[in-house]
Order: sequence, then C-alpha cells, then structure tokens
Amino acid sequence: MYSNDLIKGTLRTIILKLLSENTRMYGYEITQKVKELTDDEIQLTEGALYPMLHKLEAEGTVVTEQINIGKRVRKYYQLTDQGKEEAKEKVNEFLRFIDTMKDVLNHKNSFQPWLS
Amino acid sequence: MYSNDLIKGTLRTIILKLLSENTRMYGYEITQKVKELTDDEIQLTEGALYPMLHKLEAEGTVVTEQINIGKRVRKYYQLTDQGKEEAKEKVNEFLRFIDTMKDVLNHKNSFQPWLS
DNA sequence: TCATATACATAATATTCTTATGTATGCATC
DNA sequence: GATGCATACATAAGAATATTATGTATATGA
Repeated sequence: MYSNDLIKGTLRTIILKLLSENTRMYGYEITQKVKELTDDEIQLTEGALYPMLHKLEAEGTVVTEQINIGKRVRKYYQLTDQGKEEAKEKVNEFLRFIDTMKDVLNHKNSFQPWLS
Repeated sequence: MYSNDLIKGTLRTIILKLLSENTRMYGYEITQKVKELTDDEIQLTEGALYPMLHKLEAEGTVVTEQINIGKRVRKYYQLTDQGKEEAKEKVNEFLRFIDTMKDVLNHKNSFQPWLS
C-alpha cells in the first residue's frame, strides 16, 4: 500500500480510464478492479469514490442506470460522448505528466564534487 | 502547462527531491528550477509553496537560514538528517507509484469483441 | 449466528491547492 | 524618474478533494 497522499488528484483519471475500457461499471466494481490491477497497492475509499462518481454524473461526464440484483440495487456508470472525449484527454495528459515527473525525480540537479 | 489538478500531492515530493540534490535552496529558486526542469510544464504557485516549506520546517524535515542579499532577505532551506531519509523514501515511493499508475492507465481492462 | 463480502450513501473533518493580495528591492528601459 | 518586470518573501479566503467514521441493507459461507 502506498501512503495515502500519493493518490491525490488521480482518482478522477483512474475512474475515467476504467470506464473507457469497460462500457459500464458500478462503484464497488471499480474499487475491486483497481485493487486487482495494482496488486492491492491502490485501494480507493468509498468516501472519496462515491462523491466523485456523483460529481461526474452532475457534470454530464457519465450517465447512470440502476439495476436490481436480487433485493440489492446496483448503480452502473457509463461514459457519455463528452465523457469519452474527456477520458482520452485526461489519461493522455496524465501519462505525459508522469513522464515529466520522472524527469524531475530522476534528475541529478547539480554537480557537487564535495559530496563525491 | 498541465491542468492544475495533476500537480496535487506532488509538491512535497518535488521539494524534497530538489533539496536532496542541492544541499540548500530558497523558495524562489525552487520554483525556477522546477520550471526549468519541466520546460515550463510545471509551475509551482507561491501560495502552495511557502506554506509547504513552513510545514516542512515545523516538522523538522528542513532547517532554515536567512541570508541578506543587499537589502533583501533570502531564506535558505536545507534537509535535516531526518529530511534526507524522508526524501529518499518519498521519491522512491513516488517513482514506484507512477509505474503502478502507468500500468493502470495503459492497461486494456476487458475484452469487448463487439467494439472491434 | 457470526464474520465477511457486496453495495450503496453521507457527514465531519483535514489537507492541500488556487486565487488574490500585500510588502519590498533590484534593474533595465523608455 | 517613472514604469514594468524580475526577484523574494508572506498570508488569508475560499474551493476542491481526501480521510475517517458511520449508517443501511442484502448475500453467503463457515
């Protein structure tokens, strides 16, 4: 498990990516998929996930569909056309961003002969 | 320039990395170095930077030294031993994290023959 | 029956960021 | 000498997003 603060700012992008690959998913399914893909290293918390899903819906990025599974309700989320577009952009931007971050974090920033 | 929300959660790690390579730096210098390293793609805002530096000082991660440059004051930040340790950990953890994120964001998550 | 998994949700709080604002010096140029 | 830009610090209000805790309820296997 990573320390929590690394995940900040990535939640939206993760959700959009998964929805862009899966046509439709429900909240709990998203948490499980992320656990699986990251070998338990990233675990989404419900208190962050559900508010974000609601926000995406309010924005028109996703639409929902409620399905009854036995007596339980399951709420599916699916990208709108606008959402699909946004997903592509966000994912690409994030991939570029992490390459930039790699440059920063791998870079030797100064020559300090007294340390060698 | 990246959209702002990508930078979230990375500020602390960026600062620690730069300080671990440069023995000591002042706030403005950090903003300029990041601009330079990222070809202007990441620009730290002062409203985020200074509070974070103050927090790092309060935690004992860095110590400060004020230098007079003409009539202006410049405040240098330098990692403590504890800070050096933390810097290594945070940077390594972040590099691992972005590899994990790459897995998530590059992964084809399901086989959907009706889409091909 | 008891624990765990599935499945949703919200509320209080904390953290961290943006945006705006303030102070002040140094320097080049019009 | 005024004006603008760069240097250099700082804080405050507000927004966004996360954590932690809690609540509801069904399903299932030991």
